[in-house]
Amino acid sequence: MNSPGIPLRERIIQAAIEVFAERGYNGTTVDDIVAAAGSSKGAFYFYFPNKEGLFLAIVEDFATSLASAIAGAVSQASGAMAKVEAAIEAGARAFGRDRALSKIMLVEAVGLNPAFENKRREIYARFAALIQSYLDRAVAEKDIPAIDTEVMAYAWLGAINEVVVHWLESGRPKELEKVVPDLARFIINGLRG
Amino acid sequence: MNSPGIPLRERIIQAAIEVFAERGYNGTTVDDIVAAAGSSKGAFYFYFPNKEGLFLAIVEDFATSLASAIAGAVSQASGAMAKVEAAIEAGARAFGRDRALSKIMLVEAVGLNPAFENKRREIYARFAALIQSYLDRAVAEKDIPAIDTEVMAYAWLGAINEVVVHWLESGRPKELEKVVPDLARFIINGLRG
DNA sequence: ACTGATTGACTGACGCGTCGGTTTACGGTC
DNA sequence: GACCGTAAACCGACGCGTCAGTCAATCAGT
Repeated sequence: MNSPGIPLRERIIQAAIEVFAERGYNGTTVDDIVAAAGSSKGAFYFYFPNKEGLFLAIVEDFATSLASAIAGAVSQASGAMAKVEAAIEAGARAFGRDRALSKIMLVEAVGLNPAFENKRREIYARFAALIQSYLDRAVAEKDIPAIDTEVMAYAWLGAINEVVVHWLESGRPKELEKVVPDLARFIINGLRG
Repeated sequence: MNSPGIPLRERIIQAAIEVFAERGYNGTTVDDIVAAAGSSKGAFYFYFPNKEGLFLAIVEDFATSLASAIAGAVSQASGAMAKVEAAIEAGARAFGRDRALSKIMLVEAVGLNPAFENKRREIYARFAALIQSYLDRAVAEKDIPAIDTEVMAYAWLGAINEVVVHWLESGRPKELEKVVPDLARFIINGLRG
């Protein structure tokens, strides 16, 4: 049961992802995590500074890999519509691949203490800034009317966010990727004058 | 300092709203709340079953008053665009009026234990169902193309949600009501084919 | 036998909810 | 209009469970 071969540190991370997703940050104890990992309290504190450090590491990791997946997909596509669709599709694929991680990222990481909240804000800001840079260019090139691009970037982010959360909670649609065309059209059309 | 005249029960609720908004649900102790209210532990448990009961009452109250404000505004307006704008404006006004309550509703109530999560889901579902009923009618009347109205309702909800959260965190735009036209156009255009 | 990895019993702090008690408000009685 | 009984409103010290984090002991590899 102890999955030999997989290093303990990694096993603890995977176990933590499962448990955090199921019971939330405050609802999971360090004992829960080490029990799920088939390990011990001492080993936990050998590899991680504390519970908060582990959680932050998980969130930060996912954000980084999501950002690079999206950046890669966008750079490959050409044309506004294709780029938006590529971005949403890359996101849907990343969220769809790992429900537990998605839950942690979009639900469990919200509304924790101020330290966590700053981290979350910073991550959202990274994505919002990316979107906003495209919107600003589109406005400059008169592709879309002059709007508050900062606010619209967050509207866009929020739309995707909530669709993923709804999928996590209700399981609809069956495959998250199914929402990509509707969502992409919603966003593209929404920004057109 | 004890604001005589205002009944204690109400004072406790107001104090709780402030403290919950500032420190989050898990970060606030019952002692914090009664200290802020200039009251006592005993009085708290005289009026409320427990911390969870108070929090749920606050959230439920706000959701109810928000729903009726929106329903009222929508019924007064005529025409699709006007109705959407009226709904968003009523929402913006309600969220703009009380930052602390908005923070609790949209940030602090997320990702708590399963009991809270069910309540939040139920409240979101109420609003999503309202939006979806309009979308379904619009689809039936061929005003908008056949789309997944359930998913689109959540996209709409999420867009507004995130814009309000961003306003709470960054203070931009200065007046939340300023986002209404851009947001309404985003949503209306987004749904058009 | 030395070093890094791992264990789990233990501690100390913290916070919810209880409970015995005190004060306040009020209706009835003479 | 002083007196009393009583019930509701209110107080806050404390009990008790929970849980993050520690550390002395043990194990495994070299």
